[in-house]
Amino acid sequence: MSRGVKDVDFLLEGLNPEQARAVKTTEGPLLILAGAGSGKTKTLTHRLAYILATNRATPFNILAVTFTNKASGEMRHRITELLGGSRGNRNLLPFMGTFHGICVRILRQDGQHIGIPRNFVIWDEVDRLAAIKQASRRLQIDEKKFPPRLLAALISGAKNEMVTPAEFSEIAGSPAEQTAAKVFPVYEDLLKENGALDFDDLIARTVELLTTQAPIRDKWQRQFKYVMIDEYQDTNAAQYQLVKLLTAAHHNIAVVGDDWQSIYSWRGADYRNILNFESDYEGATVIKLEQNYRSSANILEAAHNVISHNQNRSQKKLWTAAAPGIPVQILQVSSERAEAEAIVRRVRAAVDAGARDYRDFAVLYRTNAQSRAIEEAFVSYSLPYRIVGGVRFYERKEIKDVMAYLRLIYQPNDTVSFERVVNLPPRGIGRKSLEVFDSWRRGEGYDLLEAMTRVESCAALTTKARQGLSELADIIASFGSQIDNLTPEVLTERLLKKLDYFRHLIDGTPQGEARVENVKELLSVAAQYHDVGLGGFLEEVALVSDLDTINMKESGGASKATKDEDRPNAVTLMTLHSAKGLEFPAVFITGLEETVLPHSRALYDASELEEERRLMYVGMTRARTELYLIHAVGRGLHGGYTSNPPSRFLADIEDSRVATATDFGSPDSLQASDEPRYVLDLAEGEVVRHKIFGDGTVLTLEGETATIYFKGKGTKKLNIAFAPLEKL
DNA sequence: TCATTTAACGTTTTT
DNA sequence: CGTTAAATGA
Repeated sequence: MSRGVKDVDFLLEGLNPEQARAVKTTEGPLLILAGAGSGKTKTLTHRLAYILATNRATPFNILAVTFTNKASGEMRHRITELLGGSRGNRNLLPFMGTFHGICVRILRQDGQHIGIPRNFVIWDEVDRLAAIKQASRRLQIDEKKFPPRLLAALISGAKNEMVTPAEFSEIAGSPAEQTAAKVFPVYEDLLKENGALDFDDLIARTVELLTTQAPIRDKWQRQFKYVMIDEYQDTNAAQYQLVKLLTAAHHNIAVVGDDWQSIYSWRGADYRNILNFESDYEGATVIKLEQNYRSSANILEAAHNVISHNQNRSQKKLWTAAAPGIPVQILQVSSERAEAEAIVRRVRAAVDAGARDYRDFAVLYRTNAQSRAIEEAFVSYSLPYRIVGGVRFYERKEIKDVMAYLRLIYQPNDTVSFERVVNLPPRGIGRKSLEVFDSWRRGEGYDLLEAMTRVESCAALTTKARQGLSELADIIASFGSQIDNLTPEVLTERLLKKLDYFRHLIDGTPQGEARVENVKELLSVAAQYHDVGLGGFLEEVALVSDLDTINMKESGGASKATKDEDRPNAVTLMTLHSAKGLEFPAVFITGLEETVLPHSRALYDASELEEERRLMYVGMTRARTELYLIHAVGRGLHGGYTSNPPSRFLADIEDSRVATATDFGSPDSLQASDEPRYVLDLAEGEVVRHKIFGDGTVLTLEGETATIYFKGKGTKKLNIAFAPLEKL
């Protein structure tokens, strides 16, 4: 034992006393209240490594839950690093992943006990929405009165609270809730018919499994001797129950989180889970990590000023050994345009002076719509940027379409995927034909593939539709028979060829080319799943949907799809929500006005206002040394123009921490660059190509400002001295 | 069935 | 204002 203790000393080095105590507290319930920038991930990974290195458990007996695949990958990486190359074998790493990923593994193994097919497919938001639409149509519900999105949200909320359709129908109050109560069971039937589970089911049905099947529960409880949950403030009711079930036998549960950073309550997350931990788990140890290693004292104190105005929060006081640093800059500008230009000017000045790289900066906003003005300024002044979030890789139409084909091949009864691809490429099968086909199929009692194969005997369909459907049946059947012989990559490749899919995507526009590149990117992702087959590939794509994650996984793969847009040295633009967990040397928070941040929909609800304040807090604590808080006197909103007072959050900050300035700067100051100016020689009516917007026609030209119409993108006003344009 | 015009709408979104 | 989804015409 003495030798063992000596061996693990290195795992405590470089930790502060609280962090070290957290690492050494391996037994019993443990709550780590980890403030922003307090070394949370470091503590977590060291604790995991410590449990392993002291032989308290094998990797097999440890479960580590994170909220994102990125976080889980990061943890995996750091543990491997800590424990050295000799332990680099993947099998020696603990069971790590997201709640959803872990539930999938449990359900694949034991789901049959509650009637879940082993090869169930996972429906994402888009699939769920399509299914709800289908259910609404079946029930003749007016989609305008009760939008599918709203019904989906209500049903999802119910599932997260573990409310069954029957219970939901009893408690439904409002007309919308009553409608959702009608749709709910039909939607559940659709899931069952298609052998599918949605994201909420993954958690809820695992809870059901562990609740109703005692032997299975015992098995998993025995396996997971030590359980760790990250971002515990973001757990919902179902996840809370899942954790309870998994840890009931041994009580070795460590949760980490920060209620001050809870910003997803509108999605069912309940930060009271973290506040109630001590009463939920008897004999819990509580450790607060309050030393901040990230921000200057001015930034940290300013953030603290803001969060202090919340009533519902745990008590802690972050501190830092760092110097005060420069004050937080509160900047008043005239408009969203001026806001963007103020940012451009500061970024450019710092980069030109050699003080910073583009990648040191982040621009944060409350709503995605705010990114446009910023993007426009970045484009016209040629500053490199990348946007995090927005349209996700997996949600792109062309990707969803290919995936739907693959899913249909894998699971030929998936009617949702079927409807998606049945007329793609166009086979002359529209809504009418589909209706006819569906009622005929139901009448005959055929399943989907069977019906497609025997479609010739469906007299009510047009010849063209019959032809198209049997053609699709051939594709499904022939590729289906090869699932086990071909790798996902080859299968996908041949499918694309069979469909002549690239030709279908190319329409002469740069957007068309981007679609082709995206599908090629998907192909290169598929190449990584040789060993797990089509099923494994489909699963991974269902659970890992972010482009960044996919790029990360490639780890230096020969992807030529990554182009200028994701060049690493660029300013990062993203919502405040997406910024959680990240840090940057310099941060701009934009739109600090009433109705923007705090958002108008949160102004009259105390708890929503507190969440807005937490959002502000999250944003502020992303900054290491420079923090800019920008508010505009007025900004364009839905076509009109609105003028709003500065955000109340600005007034929360002590004067001693801030420097206030006004920046109504004229565009001229931006052009005072020593770069040689190369002004494109344009005339009205000429056709040009823009790096981002594609091909366009010059409508008007006034000095250096050209109004250009881009097909599919609308008209843009661009400064031809800076815009990345070329003549065609 | 499909492409184009018109109307409605306008937080955040780890999986 | 700019984008998206439904409604309309060919």
